[in-house]
Amino acid sequence: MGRAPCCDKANVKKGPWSPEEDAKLKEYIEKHGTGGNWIALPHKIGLRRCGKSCRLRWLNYLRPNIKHGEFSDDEDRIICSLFASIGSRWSIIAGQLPGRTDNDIKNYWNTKLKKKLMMSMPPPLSSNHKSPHQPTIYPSPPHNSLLHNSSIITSPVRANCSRGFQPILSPTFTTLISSNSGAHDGFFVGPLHGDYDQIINRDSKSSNLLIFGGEASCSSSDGSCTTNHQITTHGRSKDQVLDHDYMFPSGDQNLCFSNGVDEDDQKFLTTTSIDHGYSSSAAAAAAGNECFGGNPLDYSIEEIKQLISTNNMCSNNLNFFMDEIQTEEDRR
DNA sequence: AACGTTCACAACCGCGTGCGT
DNA sequence: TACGCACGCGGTTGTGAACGT
Repeated sequence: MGRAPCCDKANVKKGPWSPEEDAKLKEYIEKHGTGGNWIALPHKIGLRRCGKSCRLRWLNYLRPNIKHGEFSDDEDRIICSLFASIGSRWSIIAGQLPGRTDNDIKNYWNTKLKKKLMMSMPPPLSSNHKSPHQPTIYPSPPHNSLLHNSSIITSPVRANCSRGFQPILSPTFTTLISSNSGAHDGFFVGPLHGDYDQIINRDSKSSNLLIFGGEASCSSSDGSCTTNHQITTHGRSKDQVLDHDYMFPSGDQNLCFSNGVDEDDQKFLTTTSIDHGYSSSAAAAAAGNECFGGNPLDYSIEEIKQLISTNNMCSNNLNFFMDEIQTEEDRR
């Protein structure tokens, strides 16, 4: 048994509203309000419209102070950030944007903002079809990117160096960041909580580390996860990781490079990065496959959400990382 | 100029929820 | 407590304009 219709479908007009209908509805509501009953309202006015249709027309178009036209950059940012936090709760997002309706925002997201966001993601600086010793570099979002956040872009590696710690860098990585300032700004070494001392006290072989980002890959709901998984490798203890340099920063778009990846490593990297919460595109990039070369609209909602939220996570990670460094300095 | 395709926006539809009886 | 009704929301569809061939 189906749901009872809210109105007599046969006797209601559908499709675009005429100026006359708009005027009738607007005039009535401005004089009398909705009366708390949308279903009865069209009958009172003499409109052959469904009550729901009247409500929608009023809320999305006729209501005073409705803002039409281009969305500002600030509005873009608010939408992106809220979408990352709460998903497609358009009415809640609309609540934060005076004059905008949920329908407006939804349409804007689906037709423009999603594309704009995805297009702002940078392509890899070098091809993934590379020789084993030619790293693939994924830079940070450009400074005009929607995702750009200056607090992310400050490199913890650089901060680390400037504070007198031994940098956790492979020769390859050092070369990369010194020869490509754009990439330098974008690299992110996740917080190394717990293993930090061990890493900075390692000898030069510490360059051969597999480093994952921090909380972005944390699946613990109470945030109490450890970060041991951040330094790991396939079947070897972290002290035995000598063969390759892998760096996994905390977000897809910051995925740095993989160097000398063989077939086993590809499998491992793909599996591991998925296990640690990276999207399939990150995993693909980790394994040296195409990452941002496809149609940006092919990204799923979840991947887009992750993409946005990961940047926030990066920011959190960075703060956490900097706090760790400060604490360490204070302790000494 | 005509036609086909794409895009943007408005409107519709169905479901979940809350409230009154 | 159960039920019915209206509202609000989010996904989907329809339509006209813009653009490309």
